[in-house]
Amino acid sequence: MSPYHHGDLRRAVLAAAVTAITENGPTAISLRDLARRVGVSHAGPVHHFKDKAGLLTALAAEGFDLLADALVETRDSGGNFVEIGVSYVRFAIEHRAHFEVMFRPDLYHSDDESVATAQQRAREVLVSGAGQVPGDRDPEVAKLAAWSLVHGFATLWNTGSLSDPGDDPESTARAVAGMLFSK
Amino acid sequence: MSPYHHGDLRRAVLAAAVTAITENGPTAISLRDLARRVGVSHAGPVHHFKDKAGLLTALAAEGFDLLADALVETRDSGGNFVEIGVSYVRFAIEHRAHFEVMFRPDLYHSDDESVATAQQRAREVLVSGAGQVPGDRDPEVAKLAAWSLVHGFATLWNTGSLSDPGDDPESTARAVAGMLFSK
DNA sequence: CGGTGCATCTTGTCGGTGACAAGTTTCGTT
DNA sequence: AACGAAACTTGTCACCGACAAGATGCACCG
Repeated sequence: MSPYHHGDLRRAVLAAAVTAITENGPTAISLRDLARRVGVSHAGPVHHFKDKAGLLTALAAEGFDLLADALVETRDSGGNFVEIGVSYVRFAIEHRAHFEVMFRPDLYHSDDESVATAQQRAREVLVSGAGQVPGDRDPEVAKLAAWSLVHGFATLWNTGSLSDPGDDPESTARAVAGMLFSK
Repeated sequence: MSPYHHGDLRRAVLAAAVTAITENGPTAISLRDLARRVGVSHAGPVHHFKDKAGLLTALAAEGFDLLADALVETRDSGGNFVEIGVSYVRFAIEHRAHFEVMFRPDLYHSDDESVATAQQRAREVLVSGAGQVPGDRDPEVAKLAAWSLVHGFATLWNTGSLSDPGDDPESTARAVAGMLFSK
């Protein structure tokens, strides 16, 4: 019936991890539960990820890559500085599982090469929008402010910390981000 | 020698938890390790906190109270809107353990009464600065933007996500927060 | 001043988990 | 066809959270 070799266990486990994290948060997952979901023995995933932190390392790297892709897409389709920020928020909400892992470096091997390069790429895309900073401000500071703002909004949204969230995070994010560059 | 009754086990465990979380992050702690640190049996802490989430609930409640205190102090000593934000960042860094727990509602009983009221108080203090919002903007949006900005900066700082952090988070936070209300 | 009730803490236990070691099956290569 | 490596399984160990039951000491009431 089911082959001894799964075929693409690595991908299957990662997908199961995304589902499980979306359901219960990144700390609640267990390798053994993921193995069960995928239909493999309890030590199956270990072979591909070394340990639990290794699995989350792979997820974080994948996340930074997806984020960089999303930001590039927004930038290259003519999105201005604010829209890149909105894209950041959209990613955080749509890929909540990835996002939550990415910014919990205590959960994974943050010095791993794959995650470091992916993270660097995402950072560079974010930086690339700095040339579009309106006004006569210090672009370094403005960039950091914008990143902080969208990151904070996304985090507050995802943690359910907002008292009156509304139902459209994107437009709220757009309004909030616009605050940085108006009057 | 050591008395059967610890005296103030609850406080001792909370303090040990703060130390442990500061060292290894909030997910790495174990009730049994805290019990060991404090010098009681492995089930000692259970009596005071019911379960692990109960311990983190107490920590979160304590954290929201400390945050509200800090913000009130800044506000009442004449701090303007920006300085309240800087105070928020300062709290997040000085009380990193508390802060990290507070915004991980999946780790504790977020509907607990004690934590809910403390959280509400902190929120109200934050709102109270809204009257000072400069310019002619929508104060609701401006408030949310400010909160997002300082929260995001604090989170990025604490997670080590900034590529070139510098050595003075407070002044950086001040510069970044000022970005919202200049030109 | 003596006893009793109760909060506090201990001991013991259970299922679940991560990590590791060793074995088994399949694949790829020659 | 055979052999070595890769993929997965089985087994085990220490640790953890939760729970149950027992031991201890404090406070209060008589």
